[in-house]
Amino acid sequence: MAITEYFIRYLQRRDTLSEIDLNRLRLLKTDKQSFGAGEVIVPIERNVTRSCMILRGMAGRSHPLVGRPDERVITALHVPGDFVDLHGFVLAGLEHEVLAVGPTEVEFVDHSELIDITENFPHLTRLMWMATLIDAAIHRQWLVAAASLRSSAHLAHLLCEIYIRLNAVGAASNFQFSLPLLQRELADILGYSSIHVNRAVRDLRDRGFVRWTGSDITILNWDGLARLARFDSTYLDLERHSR
Amino acid sequence: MAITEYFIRYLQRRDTLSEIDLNRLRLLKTDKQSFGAGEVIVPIERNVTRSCMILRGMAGRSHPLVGRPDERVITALHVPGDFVDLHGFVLAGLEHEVLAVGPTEVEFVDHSELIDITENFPHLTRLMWMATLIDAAIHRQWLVAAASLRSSAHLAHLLCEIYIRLNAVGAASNFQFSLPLLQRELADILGYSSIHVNRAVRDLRDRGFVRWTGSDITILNWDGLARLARFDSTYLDLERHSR
DNA sequence: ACGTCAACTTAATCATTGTTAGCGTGTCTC
DNA sequence: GAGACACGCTAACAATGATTAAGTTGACGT
Repeated sequence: MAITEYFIRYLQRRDTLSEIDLNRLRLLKTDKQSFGAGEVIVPIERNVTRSCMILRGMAGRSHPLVGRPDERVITALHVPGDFVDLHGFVLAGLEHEVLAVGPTEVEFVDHSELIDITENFPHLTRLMWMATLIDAAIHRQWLVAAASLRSSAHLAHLLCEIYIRLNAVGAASNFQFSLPLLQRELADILGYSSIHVNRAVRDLRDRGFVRWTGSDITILNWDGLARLARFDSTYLDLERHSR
Repeated sequence: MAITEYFIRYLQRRDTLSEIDLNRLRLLKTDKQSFGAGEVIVPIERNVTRSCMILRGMAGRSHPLVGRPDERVITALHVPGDFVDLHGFVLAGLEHEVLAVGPTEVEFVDHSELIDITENFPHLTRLMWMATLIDAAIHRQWLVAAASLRSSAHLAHLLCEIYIRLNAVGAASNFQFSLPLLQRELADILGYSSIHVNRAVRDLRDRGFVRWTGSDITILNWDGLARLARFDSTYLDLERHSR
């Protein structure tokens, strides 16, 4: 129930929901489950039969490297309200796994429910499709950031994005949020060594842009951080638009 | 007509199409148009009313950099059979533009047709959704490649992917294909300087992996190239699977 | 044939990032 | 409280890639 409400907020931030669609969403049967930091939420396997949304905490898509099983790359982060693996519903299988980042609660939805929605609720279907395309737009922006920003600016971009996404669903405010990622995990996201991430964190602190102790982050100078990162939230598609 | 056949081949490579779905696709009214190298196929603008598929040539998604309008990053390449900007149908707008890479022919489909499909052809809808999710999987793989491969291996990965994608729709065979990208444009894709791309090209030539003159590429040693790039085509989702 | 231009190529130097190593701190266990 | 461990932090050095500069090639027009 609660999770569905998060997803509803996610959708309503971007489009208007009819009563009929709202009711269908609220009727979704979900199966709540908790995961500890680093636990596998969605394994790499074919024929998955359910998809999940995030209720609390965060999740990441982890790609093991061929020939180097001890290394990995994290290609996406998911926050409360995200319908994480609709991919598993539409594609033959995943080429990566979804891990809990910090303690995380998710709700699973059976694919039979999603089939029902795609057969009978075309507007809702387009909205779920939209959710996956926003994820794709985020991937593209990460590619842009990786190619055009270096260390501190790259890290700054990630912080800006996460704050805006958390704030959009009401999960963060006052420029404060919790980021339960180790520096080694940030390195797997940004494509740096953890030592270099440490340098970038120090740089953002030294510039007075953030206060950052453990998982707790406060953005002290949003404008400075956003300017350094050349951050523009257009790709998050937060504008209301009928689809 | 011809283009729709390409897209049909793209879908049939991954799923079985019913007669009904096939007929609906063949009834698509399309508007063919040609573009020269570098011309804008889909501009950055809101309220686009049609989407396009590629018939011949290639297209790229180009992201202008904020504050540096002379620079850009290319986050995706599209080959014949790709339904390029379904994004424009589902999202409020694009944060990037689609450019022709070399001389390119595309066919535009009006969004009213896509609305009809999402309202009345749920299986086709899931397949179009799938097409956009394969693009997202490619984005993720590019992120993995950017984070884990350096210069020659990174370039090798791109070559492997493009060949497999062209080959999958029957647009390339015998390890030969045409890649109408300048080294400067490859640099915009890989996130390197064009000088560095040149070094990578030379390296692949020196190793005897490719013959590469102008746009014409022949892969002389697929196994060597794929091993260097740690290439695994799983993410292209070429396995047949009913959705 | 000649000039022009864009793309490709190479080399030298500089900046960014990776690697190795080591130290400090907090937490957990015994 | 001692030891082990994971994480954060820093420094010195090595590797990778960017930048600047300049030479080569081929296509094109005159």
